[in-house]
Amino acid sequence: MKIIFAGTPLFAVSALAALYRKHQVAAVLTQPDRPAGRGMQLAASPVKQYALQHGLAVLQPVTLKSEEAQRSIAALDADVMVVAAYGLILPKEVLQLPRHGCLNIHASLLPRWRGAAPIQRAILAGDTETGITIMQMDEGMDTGDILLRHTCPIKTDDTAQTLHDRLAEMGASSIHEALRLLQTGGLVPIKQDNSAACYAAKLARKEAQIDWKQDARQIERAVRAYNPFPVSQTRFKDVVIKIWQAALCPDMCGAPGRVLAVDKRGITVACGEGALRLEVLQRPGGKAQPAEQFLQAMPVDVGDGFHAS
RNA sequence: CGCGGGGUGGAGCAGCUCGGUAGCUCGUCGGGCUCAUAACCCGAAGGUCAUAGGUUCAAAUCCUGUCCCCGCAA
Repeated sequence: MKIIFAGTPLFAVSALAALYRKHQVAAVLTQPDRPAGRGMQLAASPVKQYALQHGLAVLQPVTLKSEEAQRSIAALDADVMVVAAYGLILPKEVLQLPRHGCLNIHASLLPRWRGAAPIQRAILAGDTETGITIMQMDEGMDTGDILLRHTCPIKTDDTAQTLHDRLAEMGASSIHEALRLLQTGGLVPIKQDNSAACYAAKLARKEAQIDWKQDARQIERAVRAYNPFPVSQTRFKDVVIKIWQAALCPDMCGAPGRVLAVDKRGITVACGEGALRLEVLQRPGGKAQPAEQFLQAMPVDVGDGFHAS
């Protein structure tokens, strides 16, 4: 099939790679290069980098609402457009351009977790399973008809990183399967149950601030949901400490934020309910390191306090 | 040129302001204690102080260039 691919972050790259092997990718849409990272240099999106490495045509319109952008998409005369975490609104005109419309790869079991950060929100909410949904895009935000769904368990030690990696693979195989079914007419659209919908708001940096008054179980989920971005953080002796990994210690308790125990395995901190053992931490200017090494650089004693920043 | 921190035995850090003997914690190796140990005691090995120049009688330390790592901000 002749495909247009639209995507931006790493999540979309595995899908593009899978399609590239079996189909004709007429062009790749991705967000314009933006100043990013240290030094604010213009940076190409992961999808753009992949496309360039494989000699695919790249389009980076600022918006798809312009006639100019729509003309260039129309000129490609594609059978279908595959969209994965693209980040731009697709107006009705664009949705209708490809013969089979636009299919979206979404990293949740729709209608649950429509929106920008489905992977992280699922972990944060304590969901025990999530998955990939392939849907026929319409004008709403992840409201289109469901074409295909595959579920995936969320393990108790899954971080946004590990779950992302698994879902990216699953997304790639799912879209591949969906296109095969599309060609044989085997796809049956199913309307979403809007009453079961919920939204996965984009992650804000400030939510990563640990509130020690919360239940340890909630904080532990947050640590996993915010790893590797934006990373849960707290304040200790006037410096910001990032927490990359922590384990529940349900049998311990104390004043929220108070250090209850310190040993090679970690720093145990009391929460509103239960306690959390901080196992991998990072201080400003340094790399993430296991508690044992962290403690050599920054001594922590029982009774010390961690605070919200 | 967005702002800032950093690169010191295998790991994590101190020393740099005020140049002058390479220091700490951990690990490793050897020995001891112990029923035993990730605990404790004694001893040892291991570093061109990221890199290239410069200043100096003398540079980890001061100056300049380069490479790499990290935080903030986007």
